[in-house]
This record gives sequence, structure tokens and C-alpha cells, in this order.
Amino acid sequence: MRAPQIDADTPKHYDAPLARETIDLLKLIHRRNDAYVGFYELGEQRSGGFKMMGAIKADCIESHFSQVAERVLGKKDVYSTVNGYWPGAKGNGLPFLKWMGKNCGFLRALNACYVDLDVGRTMEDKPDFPDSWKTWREAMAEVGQLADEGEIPQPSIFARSGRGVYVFWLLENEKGTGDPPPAFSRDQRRYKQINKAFQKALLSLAPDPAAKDAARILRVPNSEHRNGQPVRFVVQYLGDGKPPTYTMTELEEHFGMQRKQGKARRNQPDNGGRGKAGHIGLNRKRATDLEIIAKHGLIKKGFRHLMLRNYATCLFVANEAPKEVTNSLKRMARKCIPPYPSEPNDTPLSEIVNAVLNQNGEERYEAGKWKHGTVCLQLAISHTKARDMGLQTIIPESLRKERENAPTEAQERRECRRKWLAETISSLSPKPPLRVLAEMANQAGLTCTYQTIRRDLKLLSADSVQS
DNA sequence: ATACCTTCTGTAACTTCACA
DNA sequence: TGTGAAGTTACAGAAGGTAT
Repeated sequence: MRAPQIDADTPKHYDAPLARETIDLLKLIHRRNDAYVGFYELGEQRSGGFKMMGAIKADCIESHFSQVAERVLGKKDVYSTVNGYWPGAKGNGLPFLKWMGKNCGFLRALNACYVDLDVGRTMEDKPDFPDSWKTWREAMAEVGQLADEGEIPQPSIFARSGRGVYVFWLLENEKGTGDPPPAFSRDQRRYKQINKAFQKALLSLAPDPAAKDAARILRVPNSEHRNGQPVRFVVQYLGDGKPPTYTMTELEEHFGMQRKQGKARRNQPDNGGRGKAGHIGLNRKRATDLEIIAKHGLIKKGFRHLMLRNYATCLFVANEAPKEVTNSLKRMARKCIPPYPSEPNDTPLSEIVNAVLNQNGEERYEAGKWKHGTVCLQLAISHTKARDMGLQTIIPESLRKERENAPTEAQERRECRRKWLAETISSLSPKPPLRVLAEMANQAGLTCTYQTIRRDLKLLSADSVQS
């Protein structure tokens, strides 16, 4: 077994083979090079909370584990982050940090889903939870059995946490690069749901219901529980000599989880939010809208040059290749009324493309600041016209307001349910009990519980008193 | 970009009531 | 006094919105 690479002047007061194994395990979990793994220890008093030992950049674990090794290997109550963190702008790129923010806002990579099985308890510890009296060996065997039966995906890593058991399922992104997925807030939501599904599937093994968040820290491999028991990780190598990895979609599909499609959030990057991705998304939409507008013959003399330039800018910002920008611009020019160019002094299309391609960042930023409402006025796109054409973003102010104020899915569902309820109770006397009404609503396809029916009835009666 | 707030709904435990 | 049905309440969690 190779010894870990450590600084020559670092005193070696820890077990080298153990360090080697710990480094390998940490590297297996923390695969995104620019994300950080944080190490924490409990203060003298248990109530003292967690104290930061430091954080290591994932691709520097090999060279910098020595910075924490002495305080981790064989030591009691030391923890590390399951997932990878962004260290803040100041620390970004440094191999080792003394301090790093630890909350879900700083997460960068979702390395692994996990469950924490609170087994290994005694009858005296947990008299009401017989499941928790199982030993760690029994728990691991039962998890393995469930995986073999296909109830849960095969775990990537089992770990004896000193008393109970951790089980990990390594994650990979949807791109197939093998890196873990990013940790945007929507991904963190999915992550929690998947961890919850694992808990549900392992309900007979006393899963800790609180341990499902992405910001969690768990005991470091080869450290010790405060009871003196070692923390040992075991990787499950399958047929190809690697532990299994999963995309979040695969895990969601395994558990039959349906992704909720709520009303899109304003700040989602692909929906015109801030940042580079937001610009790309917005300009894609703008380009699509301009294509629709051109198809309807609304780009007329006087605004052709302006709109063609706008269109080229959109395509360019949306990362289209220069050749594609030129081709698309030619297609759009043919749809103008009359087709562009039509006069001898009309700027050639190639010049429009070049002007856009040669803009510097600031000029491009300024060029992108055109107002959708103004364009609608210029091209005579009315509220109804914009709606009928199915435009997404180049729409008059009035339509934007209307869309902003449109009811959410939940509001629409509620209105529908209340209407049904008002009609139903007016035809029934006496009023059926809440639970019966809820059952009737469910049969009518209006899924809800009796508490919801109760609230609806309360509001309906308040409305009738007012009117 | 983020934390914080509001709204909506479900879960679960509780209270109230009628009736034997 | 026990039982079950019905109503009430607290709280959690997710979605969505907003202020900074």
C-alpha cells in the first residue's frame, strides 16, 4: 500500500495506511475538482457545536489531507461534508482553507445521496423503537438484501458510523462526464426528495428523518465515534470494478417520483434570471419570438435593419456560431417586408453580422437593453396579437402584467374546487360531513383532504356573509 | 443572489359530541 | 365511562414572491 504524499516537514503522528484509505475514500466521494470538502470537530462540550478544522479543494485532497490527518484519523467526533462547497470568491482556487461557509447556499456539487440508519441502540436507549435495536451488521445485511431484490438501487458505499450505519449512493451529472451534479437550489430540492425516498424504502431500519439535507456533515472515514468504536467505510465494487453512480433522474425514476412542474421561478437561470445563463435564456427566447414575428410579416420597412441587428445580437449572445448567425439572419431578411436589403444604400447583412460580432462586452450589454414594449410599439404588436402568436417575451407591457398576475396552478385548482364545493353543498341537505365531502371531491378528480374542504367551506361562508 | 416572507396544503394529534 | 365520528388546531414543507 502506498503511503500518502505528505509534506516532508510534517510530523507523521498518524497511521499511513489508514490515511491512504481515507484519502481514497474522500477522493471517491468528492469528485468535482473545484469543490471543497470541509472538516469539523465537536467542541469540548457536546453543546459547544461544530468547530471548523479546515477545508480542502477536492483535487488537492491527496496533497493536503496531511493538514487535518492528525486531528481526524482515529480521533473522536470528527465530521466532514458529504457534498462539495464553493469557498466564496476569496478562497476560490486555494488548496486549503482555514474557514469556509457551511450552509446550503455555498454548496457547489452534490456528491452522494445518503441515509443515516440509527441502529445499534439498546432497549434502554430507545424503548419505543425496536427497529433501532438491530445491530449495524444486521442493518447492512438488510440494506444489501433490499438492493439485491431491487427495492433500492445498489448502494455505492456502506459505512459503519460507530453505532449505526451510513449508506451512500454516489451521484453523477446528466452529461455523463462522471462529475457529480451541480447544487443549484432546484437540484437541492430534488436531492432532499430522493433522500426522503431512500428513508421511506429503509423505514424498517430506523432512518434518521432529519438527515436528508445537502449541507449535512457525517463522520469521517477512519475516525472514531465518541463511544470508541471505529468509523469504517466499505465501497461496493460491482461488475466493472467501480462503485455504482446514479443521476438524480435515475433515482427519481427508480422511486417513481414525478418532478413537479410548478410555475417557473423568475430567477431560474434558464428563465431570464441573472447571470450569464439568464442572458442566454432570455436571448434565445427573444430570437424565437423575432422569428415568429418575421413569419407573420410584421418586420416592415423602417425597422428591418434595427430588428435584424437585434436578432443577430440575440443569436450571438445565445452562443450561436458566427456561421449560424449569418445563415439565420439571411432567412430572417427574406421574411422582411419587403425582403432585406431592397435599397442600394441598405447596409449589407454581412456588415450587420460583423458589427455585432465585433462589439465589446459593454457595447453588447448596451445593445441588449432594448425594451420589449418599445419593440411591440414599433412593430404594431398588440396585446391580442402577441397572445395569438404565442410570443414568450417580446410582448406589450399589458400582456406582461396579465401574465404576471395570472393565477398559479394551486390557485386555479383551488378556484375549481371551491366552485365544485359551492354547487355540491347547495344541492345536498343536510351538509355531508367533511370526510365524506373530501371523498366526493376526490372522486370528482379534485384531490384534497377534509381539512382543505373545511377551509374552503369557511371561506365560502365568509364570502356569502359579505355578499 | 440571497434570505426571508406568504400562501397553500397535508399530517397528525387533539377536542368535542352523541350514543350506548 | 368507553367508543367512534366529526370537527379543530398546530405545525411542517413546498412553492412562489419580494426586499435588499
